[in-house]
Amino acid sequence: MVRQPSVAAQNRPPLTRERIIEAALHIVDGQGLGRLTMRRLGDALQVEAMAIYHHMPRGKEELLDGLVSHVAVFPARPPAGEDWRRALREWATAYRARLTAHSGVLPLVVTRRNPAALSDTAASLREILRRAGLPEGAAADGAHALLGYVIGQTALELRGPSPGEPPTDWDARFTAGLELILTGLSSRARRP
Amino acid sequence: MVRQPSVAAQNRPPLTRERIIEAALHIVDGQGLGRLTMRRLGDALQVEAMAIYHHMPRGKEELLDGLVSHVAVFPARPPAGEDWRRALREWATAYRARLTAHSGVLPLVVTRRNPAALSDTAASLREILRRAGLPEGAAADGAHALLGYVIGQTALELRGPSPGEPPTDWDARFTAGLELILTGLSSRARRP
DNA sequence: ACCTGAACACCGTTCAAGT
DNA sequence: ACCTGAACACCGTTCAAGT
Repeated sequence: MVRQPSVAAQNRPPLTRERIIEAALHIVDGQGLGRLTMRRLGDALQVEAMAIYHHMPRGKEELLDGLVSHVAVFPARPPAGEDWRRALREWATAYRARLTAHSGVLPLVVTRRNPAALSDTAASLREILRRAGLPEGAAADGAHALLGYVIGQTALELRGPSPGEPPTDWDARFTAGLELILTGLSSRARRP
Repeated sequence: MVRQPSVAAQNRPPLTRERIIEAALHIVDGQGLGRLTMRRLGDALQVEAMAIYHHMPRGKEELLDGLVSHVAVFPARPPAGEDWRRALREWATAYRARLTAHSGVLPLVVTRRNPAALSDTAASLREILRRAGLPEGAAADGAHALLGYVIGQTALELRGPSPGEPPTDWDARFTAGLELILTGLSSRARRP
């Protein structure tokens, strides 16, 4: 038999950063963050684990940062008309849904020293508040308050139910807390 | 020479859950969560790593849960007089300081499915809001909004500065966001 | 009852080698 | 340029054995 070791390599799509991150997200979503290992990721991509390092020289650190960027970059769309509160509500609801859908990545979003991944999202919120009439500093503070609330509240929700307490309607609770912040923001806006 | 292998064992304090958790917290505070291993923890306690399992049958899982309880259980003190806002401000400031002092544990606080660790804290906030005149449901929602905000905002802060932006006054930003929520809560209280 | 030490089945990563 | 495979220095945990 003539050895043709490159057949398998030719019949599969080339390894790219994007394919690697997608495969990693699939593992985390399906099996949890703890089961994401370089060896398992290599298996999923039909490649030796070490091949990943060729596309991500910083190794697993770079992989986890990539997951955070992939999930957490989520800018808000500016309001079509004047209703900035509605635009913020829609963003908050959609962002929470995204974080919930990739709950295994949330620990990384909260934890990793990867500020760039959130600064685009924060900037989009700041701009909406600025146009609503808040002074520059108050708009920046408000943007981070919203971001911190959504991330923190979603993390609390995903921690699971407290055994002694009645089951919580987390949708309602999330909305109620969000309205607290929006009320506070309204009192500081030019167009409340 | 007569073998006396128990000399070292007799000259050291007995291993307890509390000593184990304190030693673990010391490692996490000093070297980071990533360097907390059972073997290193054993070294710090002058004991084989396997001895820890005798006090914590669930192993590292139980150890991490213990760290969360040790750091995150932090009930608010009720106001001496009528000023419930001040009581909440003091709690939020102190809780943020505690989380910042043990920043390596924050990922665990946010992440671990260990709801009991936060339910005492949430209950203390709920009680303050209830006495301030909020209806039962609104008090529970408000308590979780405060908790989610403090944890989320502190996590954002500890992620580090965004490279492009001017340096942030996180103290001022934290206070500003907190006041947004307090404003919202005041509009729903009997005694605003 | 409490602790030890060897062993097992994993990790992430380096490095020389292959094509 | 891209991938492989062996090797290294670690992990958490099981288990039989010691005192």
